[in-house]
This record gives sequence, C-alpha cells and structure tokens, in this order.
Amino acid sequence: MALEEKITRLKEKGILLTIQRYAVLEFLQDNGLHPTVEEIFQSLSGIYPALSRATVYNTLELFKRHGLIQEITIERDKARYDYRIEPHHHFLCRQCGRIYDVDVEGCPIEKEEWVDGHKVEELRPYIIGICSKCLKEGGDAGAP
Amino acid sequence: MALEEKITRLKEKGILLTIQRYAVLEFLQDNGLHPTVEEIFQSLSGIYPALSRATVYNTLELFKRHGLIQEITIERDKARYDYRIEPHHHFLCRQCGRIYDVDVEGCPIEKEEWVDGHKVEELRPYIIGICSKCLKEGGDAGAP
DNA sequence: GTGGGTGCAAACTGTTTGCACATCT
DNA sequence: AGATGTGCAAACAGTTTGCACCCAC
Repeated sequence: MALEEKITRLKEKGILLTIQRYAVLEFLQDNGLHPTVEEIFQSLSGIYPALSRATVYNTLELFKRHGLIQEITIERDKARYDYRIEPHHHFLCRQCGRIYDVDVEGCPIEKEEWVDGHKVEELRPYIIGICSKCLKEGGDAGAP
Repeated sequence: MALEEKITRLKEKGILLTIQRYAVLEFLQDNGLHPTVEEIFQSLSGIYPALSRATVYNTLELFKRHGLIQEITIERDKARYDYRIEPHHHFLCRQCGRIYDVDVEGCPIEKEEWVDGHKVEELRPYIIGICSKCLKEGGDAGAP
C-alpha cells in the first residue's frame, strides 16, 4: 500500500499527520528490514534532534491500532515493525538476526475466517532457521 | 511425547535430572495453558519454597535448547512455554488472553524444508483474534 | 481557549548476570 | 575434589507512564 493511501486513511479517521508521524511512516516505508524502535529512533533523531522515544512508541502503537503497519514479535526481547500489511511470513535467521519477508501460497488459515470456532483477525506466521546468505558464507557472518 | 521419553532424552545427553527440573517438566506436562515463567514459579514455589526464579529461567532455557519444550513469543511482553513440541498453531484471544492449541492440516511450509533458499528449523504459526468462548459470552469475560 | 500531540524523566516488568553455597558423581 | 546446579540480589533492556509544555484547530 502506497504512502499516500495510508496518509489518506489517517486523515479519514481524523488523526493529525504531524511531522513526527510522517517521519516514522516514511522511514518504515523506506526501510524494509523490519527495524526495532531503537533503530527507528536513532535514525530519525539524526534529522529531528528533539524527537522523543515516547513519541516513536506512541506513533507505532497508533499506526498498529489503525492497521497501517504490523508488529513483529518473532523475537521476545524487542518489537519490530513492518510497513507491509499484506499477508506474508517472516523468516528470522538465528545466526545473523536478519528478518526476511517470505511469500507463501496455499496457507489453510486466512484472515477473517474461523478456526475451531475462534474468529481469526490477525496472522503472524513466523519461521526460524538459517538464511541462504549465512548458509553460503558458512562461517558466522555478522548482520548487515 | 511422554514424560518418560523426555527424561530419557535428558539422561542420554548427560543432563542431570534434579528435583527442580523434574518439577518444571512435570508442571508443563500437566498445564496445557502455556504458562508464563511467573506462573510456573508461583505454582512450584508453593511446593518448593526455596525455588528460585533464576532456576526456572535456566531450566526452561535448557529444555528449549534441547528441544524438549517450545517457547511461545506471540505476546511481546512475556514468554510462554509449551510442553507439546509436535507442530501446531497457537491462537491468542486478544480479549481474554487465553492461548489455544490449534491443529492445522496442509501447511505449505514444514520443518527441515527450504523456503527462498533459507533452511527452516522452527515454525511459530501464531493466530490472533477472538476465541469462541468470548464470542459466546459476548461481554468482556475475564481470563480463567 | 481547548484538545490532542510531544518531550523528558522516572517508574515498571520481564529477563539476565555474578557470585557464593549446595549437591551429585 | 571437581564439576554442575541452585538461590539470591543486583543489574539490565525495552517499554510504559505522568506530567509540563507546545501546537493546531
């Protein structure tokens, strides 16, 4: 979904588009590496020195609640965020820590369906293993 | 997998089966509700007053590392643990907080396979929504 | 002027760590 | 005795909260 479309959605809901919010949304769009809150904060505070961590937390929570972005909880110690909300899997490499988007066809469970009488609202299909890059390099190649 | 089989595995790997470890493993077997560390600790410290949180953490990490139990990271704020290691999905009710086991057939991705050149080692298929119990009760029925 | 948004710092929570003591072989 | 496991308390990291200030309508 394009940036403009998400911004339109915000306006439709009467949510103010502040500089900080725009910055976070744009950053997520440009960074497909599923950044952590700290990474978002560090990058943006270079441009907006007065930016506060609390604002980043507030903004991400707001976007998540309104379905503009997705939270990734594949690692228990910190949250990551994904601009893409179309259904897809996430692959975490336990060696280098990178998280890859993976498109998988033919999943038996889909959003808005039912399973065992429970209503499905959100899917978080996580996969953990060793990524192709680490497999090729053999050694313990570090993160990007 | 039966308790005895897991204990045998531990012994095969030369890992000592202490009272504390046995207690944690047995508790997980008997409690299918995917307890948190705190829940495990609270329950067991009633029986073993000297038990330490650190031991519970150590033990769970040990069991997880040796593939006897499974960590659930569907909630970002705390870890939960599951005695069942056979592949299955987890459903989190965002209203009452309960986590259900869900058996799903026909998933395109399986353990030990490959996806986009990455080697799959572990699957964590999480589903979030409203559970059948909460749907029936309509209101905001609390957790068990 | 009012309501919502931001920034700062303190508080909180789950988890990890360091170290002394205990336990098993 | 030596190695491994346990318990306690302090440290840590990510997140949340309370409150004063600021800005857009």
